[in-house]
Amino acid sequence: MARENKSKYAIMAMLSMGPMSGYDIKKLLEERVTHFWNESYGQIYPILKLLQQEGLAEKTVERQEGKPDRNVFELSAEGLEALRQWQRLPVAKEKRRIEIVLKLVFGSKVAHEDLILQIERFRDMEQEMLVFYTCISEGFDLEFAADPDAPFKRMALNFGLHETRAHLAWSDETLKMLRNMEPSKGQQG
Amino acid sequence: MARENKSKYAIMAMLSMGPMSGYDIKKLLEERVTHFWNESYGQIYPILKLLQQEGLAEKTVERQEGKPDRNVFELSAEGLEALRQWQRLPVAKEKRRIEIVLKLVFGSKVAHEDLILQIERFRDMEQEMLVFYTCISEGFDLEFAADPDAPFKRMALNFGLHETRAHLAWSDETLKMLRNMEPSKGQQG
DNA sequence: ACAATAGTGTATCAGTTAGATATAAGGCAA
DNA sequence: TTGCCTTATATCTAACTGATACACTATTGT
Repeated sequence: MARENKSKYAIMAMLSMGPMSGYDIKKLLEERVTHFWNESYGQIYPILKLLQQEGLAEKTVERQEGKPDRNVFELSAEGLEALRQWQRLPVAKEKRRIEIVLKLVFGSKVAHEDLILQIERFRDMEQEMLVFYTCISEGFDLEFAADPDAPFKRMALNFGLHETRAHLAWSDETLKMLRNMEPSKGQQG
Repeated sequence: MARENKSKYAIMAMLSMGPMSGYDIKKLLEERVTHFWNESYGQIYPILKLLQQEGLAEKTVERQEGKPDRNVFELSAEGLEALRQWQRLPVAKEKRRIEIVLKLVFGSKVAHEDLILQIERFRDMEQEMLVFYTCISEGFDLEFAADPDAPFKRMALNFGLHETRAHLAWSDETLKMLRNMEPSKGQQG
């Protein structure tokens, strides 16, 4: 079976929000979407070229003074249709690499206090994420009042909120478990 | 800065549980660990060779009758020490590609009922996961009574349980939101 | 009896993805 | 005036996935 190339559809999804350059796509991803999707330049530029060749997007060169020209891409009618087709395909279970859990599963081989430190760092990062999401959430209705995508952006945000709260609850539970274990059992050997 | 090669440490982590072959590693990952870590043969076999060359693991050939020989690898003292060093390194925020959310963010461009169908499928998969985790959880104390890694396996399991419950709550919430939206607003155009 | 399917085991390939860097010009700050 | 940030396009290598090849055994179906 043909391989998927999810990057292609991710980039088309970005273009569905409006015409933009490779640079715009990267910036938008980093600023707003990083927590559930990311793409590298190594994917973005070749794929934009490909989309153009396949007639799924159209390129316009915007000249600028003092700055490099912008290659702006706009999703074509065929592009939007292809995106819609892809939208209907069933989603497979996400494959993940959760490093914090991997570092935990050989916990009997490493120093107890190192494990606790790792979980504490994880919890702190998730706490920051919660603050971040909560800030966006509070300003949401004002910022996106006129945006037809607002309800869908809200759903994406909620995904982050639910997961982050789950991670925080897990961190607290796990720290409690680690602190209740006799340290001797967790020592190197 | 040098790239990470997380696969290398993941494979060492597997070997920390006991000597095993590439085939064993793959099977163990698929049966027990898939939901938070995975490796392909394309990584496993070359890395096992590399670990041997670097003195981090030792290879023993086990002859078998009627079956292919097994190349069994055992983590060396240096290997365990390298693994411990890696364990102490801080974990970066996980990079993810959550396809279901990507398919939702251009929701205003696609048919409403397709979105609902996607979320329902997602919810059903997570429901299955919850049943799976719950089964393991219930038989846990009996199965791993003598295992010194039991508490750490329990923590990994809890991670899955927390996330899965969060996903289910989000699915229900999102379905409710989608069903409350006027279908006309979600139509193609 | 014979075919199809599944298991054990090692190994590699092509396509996909991540992360870093090259290039080049302008602005801005120490 | 050196150094860093921003805008913008582009490419390269290393890492990684998913599929497949090979070879032999074991089980199940008809």
